[in-house]
Amino acid sequence: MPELPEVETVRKTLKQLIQGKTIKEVVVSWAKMIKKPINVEEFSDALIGQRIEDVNRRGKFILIETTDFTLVSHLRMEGRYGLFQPIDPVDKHTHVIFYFEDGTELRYKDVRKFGTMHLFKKGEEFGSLPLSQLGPEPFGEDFTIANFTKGLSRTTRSIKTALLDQKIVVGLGNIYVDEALFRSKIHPERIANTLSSDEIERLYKEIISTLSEAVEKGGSTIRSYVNSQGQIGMFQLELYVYGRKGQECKVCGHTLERIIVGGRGTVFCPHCQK
DNA sequence: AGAGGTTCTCGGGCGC
DNA sequence: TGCGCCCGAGAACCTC
Repeated sequence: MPELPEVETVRKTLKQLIQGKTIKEVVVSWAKMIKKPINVEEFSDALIGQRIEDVNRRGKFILIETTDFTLVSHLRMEGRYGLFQPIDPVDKHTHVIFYFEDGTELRYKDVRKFGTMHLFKKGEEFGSLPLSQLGPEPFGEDFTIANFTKGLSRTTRSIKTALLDQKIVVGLGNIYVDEALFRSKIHPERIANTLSSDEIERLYKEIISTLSEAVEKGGSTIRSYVNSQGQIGMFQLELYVYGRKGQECKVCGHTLERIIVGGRGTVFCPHCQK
């Protein structure tokens, strides 16, 4: 499901739903998704009595800030949050429930069970995995052309693989990387350290504009994505290449092709992208 | 049937 | 030879 625009939309909606609430109890029914602490009981006990102070984001991770802790949550492919009443039937793919003192409950569900949660004492979350190795935020001050150029110059991987790595810049996944490359007219298999400064500049701008336009549209709903209030995104209507194999390029009319790059399905226009 | 929006871990290969 | 880094493959799970 989620790349930066979807995660950002979940963050905003989740914050509206849970900020200020105090946790009364936590029940985990799929222990493997709790990566820290290893002991699930310790995880649940630590959160009792904690108030939700804020909901932030770093890359594709959601950071739920409580009185004393930061819960680092990754939705991976299908993770989803929602606020429910006790009488609401519990979906069978619900793996964690946070019960609040006001009687409502935050449920995390995840059909594929790929999502993860790490609980850190406040302030310690950036010092270790999964956050410690992340590159700059695409909308942040330290994502500059100079930084971007330096990052690309150090690798001989394909540009698509380099961008998916989350070390040069965070937030791109399979949808937005294909879109940003199309909009920059760069072939996904180009070797990262062979891009011209012109191409790097185009790519830099298109990464920022593609992601920010997608945030404005509430993300892309491809198959299952909805935000924490159950609403779908609208950016799927703006996609040029992702999921459009065999269809006409919206710019030149050529047939879009699908190849595998770095193990990921990749759609591009053989005429527009060089 | 096999692919799917993600990222961590593992082991092999390379350079110093 | 040893160490460290980089890279690609595989794994984690379920649905259609």
